[in-house]
Amino acid sequence: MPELPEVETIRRTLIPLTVGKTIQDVKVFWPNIIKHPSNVTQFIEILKGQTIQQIGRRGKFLKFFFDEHVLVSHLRMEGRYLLQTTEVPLDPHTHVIFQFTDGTELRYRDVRKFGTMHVFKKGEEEQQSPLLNLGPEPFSQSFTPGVLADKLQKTNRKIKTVLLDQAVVVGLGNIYVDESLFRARIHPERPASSLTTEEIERLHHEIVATLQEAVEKGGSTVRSYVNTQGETGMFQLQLFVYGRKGEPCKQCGHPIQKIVVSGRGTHYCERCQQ
DNA sequence: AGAGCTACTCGGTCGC
DNA sequence: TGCGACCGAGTAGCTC
Repeated sequence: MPELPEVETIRRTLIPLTVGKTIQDVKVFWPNIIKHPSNVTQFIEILKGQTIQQIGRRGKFLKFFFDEHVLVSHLRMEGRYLLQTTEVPLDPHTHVIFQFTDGTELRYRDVRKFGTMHVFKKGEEEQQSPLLNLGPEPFSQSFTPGVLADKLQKTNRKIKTVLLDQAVVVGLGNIYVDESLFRARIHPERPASSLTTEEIERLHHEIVATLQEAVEKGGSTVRSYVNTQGETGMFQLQLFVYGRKGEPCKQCGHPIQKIVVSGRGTHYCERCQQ
């Protein structure tokens, strides 16, 4: 379930493995992954002969920059990229392959086929879905407590729901929302508009800190991710609540609760979070 | 008009 | 053993 730290780790891993390589051919085995252009043949023709210049990231989206185009890729829950030589047998869940001129290929594997790929002309990608309407990057100067406060004050939706909304701030998913809310000592079902200025400042700080720590920890297992399909470094981050239902809270010892908030499994400590 | 729902995409996993 | 419900990120499209 890659969220911002995992996607950033993948980006950093892929740069030395793929930047400078030229695509000879593209194979698409599950066309539904390709959302733009709507014609898959066109998608393939655009990318043939293109060289990867750089890899960027916007929220949970990877951006592969080519000569005149950009490929916007979202991994959703299970998407993975693997760089292999053409001789390595294909995993059955491989849906897209970018074959390079040097005999290696970048394979996109996605058990649930939820991932998406969009190709746009460079510079046009931010003006349309799926990048249009994304909120600020959490590590950028445009994400301030004041900006967060503006968005929280005008909605009565539950704070967890609001933080999952990528129009508010990008990069948070189920795990890091639960972790950030715990660290900020805020109950996930609080109406967003009920948070005090102090709570919002705390929440802002913990969102940035949690994601930052995860990015740093993710960096150490980069190699294993791409080459052996191992997990990202996510498991290395100390998780306070996510996936710890019934286990003692690391702060107070009270059992961690699990409830459902806006359809998502939600973990919190009823004693530490108000 | 805008906030906030629901449906939809998928297949592995789980419960009955 | 078989089958249906469930999970989940993001968007489109709907309702109120």
